[in-house]
Amino acid sequence: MWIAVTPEGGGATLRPLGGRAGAVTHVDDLAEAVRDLERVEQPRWIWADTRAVYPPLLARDVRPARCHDLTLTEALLLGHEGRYGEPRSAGAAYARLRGLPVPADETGAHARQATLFEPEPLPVDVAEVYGDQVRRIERTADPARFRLLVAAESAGALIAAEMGHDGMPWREDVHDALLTGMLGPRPVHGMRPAKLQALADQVDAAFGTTVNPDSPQQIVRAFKAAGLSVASTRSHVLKEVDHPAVAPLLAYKELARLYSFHGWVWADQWVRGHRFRPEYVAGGVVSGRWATNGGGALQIPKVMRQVVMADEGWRLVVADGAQLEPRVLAAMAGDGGLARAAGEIDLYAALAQAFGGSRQNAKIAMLSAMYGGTSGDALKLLAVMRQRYPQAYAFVEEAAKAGEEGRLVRSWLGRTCPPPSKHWSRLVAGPEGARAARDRGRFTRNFVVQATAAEWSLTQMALLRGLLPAPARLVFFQHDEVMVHCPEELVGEVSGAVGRAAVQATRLLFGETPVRIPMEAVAVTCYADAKPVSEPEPGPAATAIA
DNA sequence: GGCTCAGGCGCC
DNA sequence: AAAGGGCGCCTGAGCC
Repeated sequence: MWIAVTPEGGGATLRPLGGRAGAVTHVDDLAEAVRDLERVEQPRWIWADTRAVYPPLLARDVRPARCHDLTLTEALLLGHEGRYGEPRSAGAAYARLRGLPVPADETGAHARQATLFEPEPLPVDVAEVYGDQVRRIERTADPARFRLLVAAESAGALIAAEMGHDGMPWREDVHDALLTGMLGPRPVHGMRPAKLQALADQVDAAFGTTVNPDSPQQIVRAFKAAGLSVASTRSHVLKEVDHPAVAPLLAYKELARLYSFHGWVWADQWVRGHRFRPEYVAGGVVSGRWATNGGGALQIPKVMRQVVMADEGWRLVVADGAQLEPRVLAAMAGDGGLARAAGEIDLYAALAQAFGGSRQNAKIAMLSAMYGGTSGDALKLLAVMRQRYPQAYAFVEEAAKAGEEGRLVRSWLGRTCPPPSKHWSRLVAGPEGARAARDRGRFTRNFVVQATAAEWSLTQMALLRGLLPAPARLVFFQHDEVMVHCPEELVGEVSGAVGRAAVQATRLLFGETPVRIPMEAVAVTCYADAKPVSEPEPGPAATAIA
């Protein structure tokens, strides 16, 4: 059952589609109508834009199982059709169908504000746009996969809205104590925290003059006056410099970042009622990864994890896709040898065995193949990789070659990379052409792996959402890592659901394959205690395996 | 005062 | 330990 939804004020027009297509109905209360129908069955709700339609439903705790997001789907289709950059909104899609003037996409915070307060409905026939999209999906390279991509992307939009609404547990008191311990007490407006000021004073004393430590230009000039030439003020560059200002400067930079990015002002804006509520943007990155719009949820420093604590009597169940990208490559490339290695819990150790080398070298070879690295021993190790896993090697080489030639590449499910810019096309014909070509080759080489890893993660999370027992909630998602907040007594059930969702996601994407993508959950009270299991340190145990 | 850009660095 | 690609977002600085 599919139902096309056109919101009108607080109500909506509902139009059932498909085999049991029925009469168009009007409801005065969309949230109530969705709640009622979800009790009977789980229709796929078709609507223009989850980001606009879903929040009012969430506000009344109405959470549909499935939807089809016209805007996200339009973006995927335009990309696949080589029409990247054309306006992707449902309104634009409808205008194109009807030969009307196509409205530009509304982007940026200002445009969103405007749409929030002016619920003027765009003239969109949801059912008509949906029908068009279904036809275009059938014309893609692999419609079955593309349908899965659309379902996962739309589920992602639901989850992104829910996570923003529910928020990640965040202890304001622990956060304040952490900041106070590292920086000193919260300063009055316009002042530096005491410990930052002390470090700034030390920098001044070391240079014998006043320098703004936040200004790279001033720092370079100060070193120059001291007879030292520094290429930049990046920390790894400064570490090599022998000067008394270096130590306090490095300490300052680290603390200043904490203060300005995740300090008290940040908390005032993004944390309320023991919850951190960022705005996630599903499909915000060309590779299909999520982005955030404010709050910096995907860049929280690890030191801040101690602030993320489960409610009393609840736990955080944390899991990430272990060695996800090489496993995804093994499955995509259909390389039997690599797929067998990817059937092991520690893929790199298995690789090392096949290589007859160290685990570390095996990892370098693998990463260099996926990312186009050439530094250090990479080239030598790549030659081994090419010999042992010719199909996997050829797969990423072909992606790189396509990029260098200006062609498009696609993920496993059909997400398509952006075409080269006009600037690139000019550049590639000029004297720096070889370099521009290589750069794009690295991008497309990485795209096929990163984008497929992103769609595996999205699929896994969508399946997990469907398996979670109430009142467990997904509260955090970071590229290949998920966090569920649940009552202590549900930890076992939730952990099991995480693993089952991973197995199902692998089957859905890749069918029968020896590749395993393990996702082991750990239950903790505090996020800082969730040691990632994906990267075993090359300690005695790992060495013994290798 | 608002805009854009670069430098820098956090996460995967 | 790092490399590679992908991002967001702070500050300073230059410009209008």
